[in-house]
Amino acid sequence: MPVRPTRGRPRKFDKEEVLQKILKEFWIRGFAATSLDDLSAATGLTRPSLYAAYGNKTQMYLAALQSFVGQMSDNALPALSAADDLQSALEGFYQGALNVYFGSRKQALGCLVFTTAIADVGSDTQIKKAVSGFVEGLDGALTQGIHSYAPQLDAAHAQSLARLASGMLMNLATRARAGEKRDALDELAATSAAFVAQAVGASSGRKKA
Amino acid sequence: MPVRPTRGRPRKFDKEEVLQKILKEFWIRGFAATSLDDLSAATGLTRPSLYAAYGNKTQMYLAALQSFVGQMSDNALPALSAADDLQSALEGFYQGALNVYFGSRKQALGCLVFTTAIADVGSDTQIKKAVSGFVEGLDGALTQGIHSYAPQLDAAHAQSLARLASGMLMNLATRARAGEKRDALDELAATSAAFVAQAVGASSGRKKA
DNA sequence: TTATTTATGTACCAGTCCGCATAATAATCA
DNA sequence: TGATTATTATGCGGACTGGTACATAAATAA
Repeated sequence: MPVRPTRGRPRKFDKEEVLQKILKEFWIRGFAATSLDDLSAATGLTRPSLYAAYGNKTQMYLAALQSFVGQMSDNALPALSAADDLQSALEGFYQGALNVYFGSRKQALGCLVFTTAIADVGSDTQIKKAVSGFVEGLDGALTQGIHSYAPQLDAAHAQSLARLASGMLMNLATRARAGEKRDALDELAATSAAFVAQAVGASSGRKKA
Repeated sequence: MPVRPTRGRPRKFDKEEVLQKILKEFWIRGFAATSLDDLSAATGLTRPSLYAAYGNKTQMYLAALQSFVGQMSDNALPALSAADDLQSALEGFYQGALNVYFGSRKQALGCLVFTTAIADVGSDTQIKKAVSGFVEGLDGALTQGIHSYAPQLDAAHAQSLARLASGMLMNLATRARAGEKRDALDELAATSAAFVAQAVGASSGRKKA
């Protein structure tokens, strides 16, 4: 951010790069089970360096969460407005999410929010807010996406269908973390997209009675 | 279990009753964030007593998981075979699950497996096995349930639809833990059941081509 | 150079973690 | 009664927890 070099001793590591390593650690074990020593070992930095750069453990986790949410948005959302029909839009959306869940791994880590942070909503109100905010953002994006392909739907129907479409994502996230293989989830993503698109079609046809 | 009174000093607490308190603690905070002191405080027992009765922390968690799975079965499964049609069967199924998720609370704890244990699959292989086993059992029960109401479906279709129906449960579980209110989830359960039933109908009609 | 600012590494803190050794207690069995 | 068996409470140990104080190092500004 600062164009001019700052005063003082320059940081020896790239803050964003290290945040990705922090994110991965939290992603594997979750917030509570990940210690600062784990983070220190994974990043090669000492605890004081981590604290100076990111704040305490909770703040590190929230920063990792925010980065993850950004990656989800970057990978999944574009497909929602780049397809010819709702079904392929949703399939692209789910595929984008699965790409994040799996990365380059054979065994997925799943969704950091739905399969990790969700466990800590009983312990930390900030995490709880982040999780519910993510759900709302997801529902909102899907409502908008569905509405753009089926403008004849009224708001309530679009919202209701979006909540189903979001559920299909939670389905993928949970199964990915539980160990299902990518090809099985690809198939599930396809049937999910078809299912939602079919439901939208049925809802459109039935409505206006 | 022992009909005849055992030798030695009798246990001062009811093992099953205390297990429910242990379960609740794990349910609130998850495995990693729950300490033995938390369990000790919640049960009124000392750590050695807990160890003697249930084994170590992981074993306590696995016992709690098993109890939870039993409660889910008891509350949700009967509806699958006690309705006139698939849609109401599924709605009863989802309602039974929501009853467990909420208990007598206004704020649900969600599903212990899908919103708590899932975070620890990266740390403990036994927990991972329990989670994937739960998913398989759920899929199996729903496959069977769907097949009983739509016997014309072939096995692959029934399985595929069951995976969608399971996903709707994960949807409910996640949202419940994220803080959504019961009435919103009741509505979601109803629309979920309706759309799965609709998908089954569409799949039945389309098939045999 | 000298002063200032920031990052790093060592070392440590007080508290908590899980687990257990020990001894006292309370029941049955002989 | 005495021996046996099991549960209880006390208390500790050793490792680990998140977090920080302090001295050192490395940069810029004057």
